[in-house]
Amino acid sequence: MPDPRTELTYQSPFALLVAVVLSAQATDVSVNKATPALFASAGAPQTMLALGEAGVARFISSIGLYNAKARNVVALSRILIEQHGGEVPLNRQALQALPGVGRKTASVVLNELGVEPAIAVDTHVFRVAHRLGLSAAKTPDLVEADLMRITPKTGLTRAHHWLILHGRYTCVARKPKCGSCLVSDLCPSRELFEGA
DNA sequence: ATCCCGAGGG
DNA sequence: CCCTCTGGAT
Repeated sequence: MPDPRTELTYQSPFALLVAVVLSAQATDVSVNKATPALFASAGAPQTMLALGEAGVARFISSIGLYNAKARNVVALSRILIEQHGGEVPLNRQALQALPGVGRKTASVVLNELGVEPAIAVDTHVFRVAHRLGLSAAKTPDLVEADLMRITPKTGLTRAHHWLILHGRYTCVARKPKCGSCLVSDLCPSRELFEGA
């Protein structure tokens, strides 16, 4: 049960896809602030397309990178209509062919909709994997490969969710809360932050 | 000044 | 590989 104050909320696959696209380099809180009004006006690809770039931009102007995101959301809506019967395609290749949708966004959507377990390496997962010594890889794709290799297949979705939440609430970027961390005993980075 | 469930273009 | 897009929170 996601907390609407801190995690993305959505009521359809289309809304999920759009919300995740909007969440790039933006907090879920800021996305959740803008999306209710947006989806009230345009909850489906057809209405989103009709709203147009300027219309979408007005709803999301409080989110970072809003011009590019408005352009992508409208373009993506058009492709859903013209190529996918107005539905969100449930495979990685088609998702990543959409403007504004890269590997990370596709992974979140596929994982969230229960299509395929995946570890989406966002800024939180990347940071936590490095601090815990689970990966030293320099790119998200390589960190993902390391995590996929060391995580039991049946635990991918749960591992992904834990990494995100741990990074967001405990192993935060600036002042990680090592004192309340469940795995600090296993963490090679703890000493870096002690006393801070 | 840094960070936030990144992606696309040069 | 780098740069840009971008506002709000801390």
